[in-house]
Amino acid sequence: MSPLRAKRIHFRTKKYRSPDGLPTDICLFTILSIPRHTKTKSLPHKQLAVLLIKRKSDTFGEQWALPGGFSHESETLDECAYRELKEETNIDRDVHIEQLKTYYKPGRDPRGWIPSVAYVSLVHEELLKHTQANDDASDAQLFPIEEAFALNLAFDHREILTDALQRVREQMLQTTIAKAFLPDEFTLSELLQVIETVVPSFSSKDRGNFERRLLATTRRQGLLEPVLSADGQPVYSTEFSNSPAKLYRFTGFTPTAMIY
Amino acid sequence: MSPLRAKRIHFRTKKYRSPDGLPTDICLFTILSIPRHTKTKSLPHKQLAVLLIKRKSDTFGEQWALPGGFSHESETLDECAYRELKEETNIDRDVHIEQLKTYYKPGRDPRGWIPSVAYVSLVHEELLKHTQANDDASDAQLFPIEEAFALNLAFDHREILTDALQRVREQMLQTTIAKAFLPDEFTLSELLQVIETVVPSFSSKDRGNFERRLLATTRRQGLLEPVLSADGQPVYSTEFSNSPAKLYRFTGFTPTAMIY
DNA sequence: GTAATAGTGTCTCTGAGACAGTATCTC
DNA sequence: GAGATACTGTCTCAGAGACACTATTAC
Repeated sequence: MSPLRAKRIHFRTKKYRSPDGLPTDICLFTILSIPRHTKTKSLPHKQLAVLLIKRKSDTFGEQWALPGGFSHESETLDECAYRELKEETNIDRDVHIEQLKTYYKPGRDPRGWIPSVAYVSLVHEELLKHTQANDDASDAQLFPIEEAFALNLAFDHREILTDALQRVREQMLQTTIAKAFLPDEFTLSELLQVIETVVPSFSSKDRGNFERRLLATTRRQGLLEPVLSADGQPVYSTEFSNSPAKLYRFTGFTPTAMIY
Repeated sequence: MSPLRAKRIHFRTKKYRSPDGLPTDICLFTILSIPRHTKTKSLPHKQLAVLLIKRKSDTFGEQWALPGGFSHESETLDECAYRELKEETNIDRDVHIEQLKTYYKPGRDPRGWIPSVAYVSLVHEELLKHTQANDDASDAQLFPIEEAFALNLAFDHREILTDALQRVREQMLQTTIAKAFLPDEFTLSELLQVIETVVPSFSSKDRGNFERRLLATTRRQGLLEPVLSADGQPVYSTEFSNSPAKLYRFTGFTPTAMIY
């Protein structure tokens, strides 16, 4: 028996009752595209959605809950969250996942002293195309956020979801996380749509001015760069419009937002 | 024995090894005032500092560490953090305290599986005047942040401190947490000093333009309001200057900072 | 008058937003 | 030409920042 192990056991038997487990729970957000049946090519409607799983008959009966599971001593919390995310979605690529907050109050889990480390993950819908979440018979399902809030969620998951949504809205305006919902190369209309979908109050009402703000102001110089082909010409997309739209990508530079 | 208790015990013996404790650790920041010996009244120099405690001879020897302690099943994490904060500082008033993040990786604490829920607290130095931290013989001491980073901190507390500082810097520019370091009523120079102390890169170089930005722009209308006396006249302070300076307070309104 | 902070005036250039107009392409 | 998106032009007013200037008070 190693000295380290001896020390641990000494510690455990000494003094404290300790938690009955430390699970991570994940608020996985995605943006669903709903095609509009228009006479010419058009941008789809977009809807912010969250992944929920139906709990097997346990203490919380058949309620919907955030996906998650217990962490192990041998892994970090990030690893646990990512492992759970992969188990639920079969995603194998790296996705945006970030710790939100740890929740505990007496009684939050009727099984005992079980805090929960909540994570927020943002995933492009494309990566969810072939996961259980799209199988109606599955216990996992994507819900538009208003519908999710209408459900009677297990544990304190409504509170977690509320906090997660607030965090994502703040970050959508102050960082470049919009990129989690976009392909590497995107048009300005797509970017604007993502922002408006996550933060309904943003609504710029004017694609033209949005474009100028992003491209013509020195404060934001370098936030976006046009995608160029081998011969230095801008690359256009006609995916959502007959009129070709310039493609952009994020550069990595993020201007600092401040109130003063 | 209640059904709940029975269920818990069933759960505990079933399957999982669980953490050996869930402590909270606190990054308590304050701003120290260092008087300048000038010929007339002047603003003191300000320095951002963090509270550290010297660990008794345990696994980490005599290293400095963030204050903290184990949470109990009967309390929330916020309550635990606040309790620990009070124990270390004897503060009895409400102060700004906010959860930062939960840290765990295998081996972070040689005593076993012990994650740590980190908190950030911002406290006006006035409230620390009569605490252990000002007693040199005490095990608790305030360190200017550069000095704190020069120390070899226990556990992963350097990483926590780094994250905490980054969070405070972001929030200083995007929220009104500056109020945690200010009295209810303050002058614009005091506010500017607080911002510059926490975010050295802010340096506005021009008190005059700072004043106009805060008072004359519609976007920020209502961020600050002048303090008025009973007869509706503005109230002035001569605490830091022979020339009386108007006093302001935060209103509660916070403009939203955004990058788009 | 001097030392320190408090505050104003003015000028220039950037930027935000309203609104209208033109362009592009498919059917 | 209709339908949809993709821009560009123009005008006005707000705001950022540089810089210089005046004001206030104790000593």
